[in-house]
Amino acid sequence: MEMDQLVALCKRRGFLFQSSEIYGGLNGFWDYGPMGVELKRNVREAWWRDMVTAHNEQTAPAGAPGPYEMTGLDCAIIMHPQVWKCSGHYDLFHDFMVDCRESKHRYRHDQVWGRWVEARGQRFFVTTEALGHEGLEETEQRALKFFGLRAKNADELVWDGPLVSLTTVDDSAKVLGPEAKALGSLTEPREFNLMFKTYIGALGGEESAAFLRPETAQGIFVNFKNVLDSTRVRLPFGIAQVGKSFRNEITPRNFTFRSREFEQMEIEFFCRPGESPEWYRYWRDRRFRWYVELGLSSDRLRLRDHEAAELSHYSTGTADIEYAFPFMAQGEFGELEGIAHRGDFDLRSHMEGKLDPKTRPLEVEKDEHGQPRHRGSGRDLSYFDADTKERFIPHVIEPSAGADRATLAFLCEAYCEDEVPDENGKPTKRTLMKFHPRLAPYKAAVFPLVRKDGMPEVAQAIYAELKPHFNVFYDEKSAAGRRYRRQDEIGTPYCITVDGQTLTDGTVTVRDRDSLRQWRVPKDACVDEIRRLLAGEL
RNA sequence: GCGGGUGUAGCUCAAUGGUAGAGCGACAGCCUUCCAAGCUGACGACGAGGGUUCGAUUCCCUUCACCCGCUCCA
Repeated sequence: MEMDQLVALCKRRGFLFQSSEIYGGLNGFWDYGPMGVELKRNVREAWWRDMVTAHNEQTAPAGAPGPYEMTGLDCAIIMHPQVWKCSGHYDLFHDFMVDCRESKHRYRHDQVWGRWVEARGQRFFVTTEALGHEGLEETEQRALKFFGLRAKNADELVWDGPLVSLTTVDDSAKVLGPEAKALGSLTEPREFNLMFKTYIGALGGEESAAFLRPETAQGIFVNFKNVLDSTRVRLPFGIAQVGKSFRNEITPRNFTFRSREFEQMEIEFFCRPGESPEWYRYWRDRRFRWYVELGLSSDRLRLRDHEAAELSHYSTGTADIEYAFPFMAQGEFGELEGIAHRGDFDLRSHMEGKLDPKTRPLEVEKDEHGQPRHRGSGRDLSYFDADTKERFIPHVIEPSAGADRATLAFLCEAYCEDEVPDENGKPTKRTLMKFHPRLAPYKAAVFPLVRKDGMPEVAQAIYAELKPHFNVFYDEKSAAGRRYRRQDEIGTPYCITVDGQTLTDGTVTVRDRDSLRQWRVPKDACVDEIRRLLAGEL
């Protein structure tokens, strides 16, 4: 399938539009149309139902180490700025960058290294991206090349000090960029904020600066104590949240895959430290199975465990659920969901101050005065186990899914073309969306075969009967074949048609989207028939 | 952010320094007894801004968006 065809269908049938299209569009933002809003809502609701409301805390689900509780939360998008400092987003997302006018490359200001060199009456700062021995060697090579010296004349170079960060240099005109041939090609450092900044209150000003959340998870951590104190949940338990997040992606591309405003479906699952590896494996497998159950059963879906080198130091396991989107290169996959074992990093960071992920055991990151780099809340976020009389900080398993990415994967997987004989028996191309019935925007469509002989009245009565139970669509315009095709393109799994026979024996036809199979049921049995079809009982 | 390409109707595509065409779809009507039928009718577009010109959709500049490659992807 070509992505262009799916994008065209999404627009034609009202799944997805580019944001602010009449003004020329806005990069990285997308709007869901009348079909898209139903599809995405079904994705979201399937997730919430399967993970939260339908979960029975009294028995252990298949594969789970034991019973557990699930509950939900809906947090504000704007939170106290300190949240993002303790979560690590402020440091990680908030960089100063320099661009090289000559090589057109961009570097993080604090990750360019170099040392001062003087030779032949010229003194400048020669840079490299490497550190240590490699960095010393490369700066020497580059200095020699700059002056046109041979290696044997290396002693002509007078070095002033060791390798230091570019952040120590004030005059960019005296800097030789990491891949430049001339001095002064690097721009002044520019603030590069991957979080959306906003201002609280009608008056601006830096003291009122805040950020739109780059993930929903932190709202769960900062409410951990509130949930414990208000709901009587006990370990192990999970808190789920669905909501919008915002990131200034550097390169939004590939339809909705990398959007700047996107929706997450996240669970923070709290458990006893000793049991966390088992829970991690449960959630990894449970979440993978969820996508399979909703139709991503092809070989385009995979579960990939991160290798040890990819893991954060405090994490004992992370896995990605990935999908081979059509816009990706052969053999490449895009992330739908990450399941991470986060230990006690988040709760402790919000207690004690931002932890340094490079330390083990984890310690609070300190500034040059020995004070916490980012102060925590000082609140006690530990858990008291009434059975064992133990107090400890729970470990966390985080299944974090992208609602828009899942929706996009379901769209890609559903897109399908086949050939159907037309009224003359000639094969004609048919485009259909093979959504899982739970995800399909409409569950059924109701038609009178022709607009006469009382057929519309019967069809309208059936429509009215179905409407309170399912999202259904009524259509009496143009020929029956065309109406079927219209429903195929928006993925309606079943069509109910009132025909001449209905008027004599009271039965209607039900038509299956994928197989084109038709069968008759009594017109009064439509609600039950559709209900059983959707439940997979027929 | 860089380089290349592309922006014409809802979609797919024409043509043009001088009134912008078509197919499909959508809409209305007629007709139609099961997989995009037929007839009739009406609606509908040069991404945005600026410049050159008597006149610009066409040439030039800027900008926005999309596609491809690079970079980035926390």
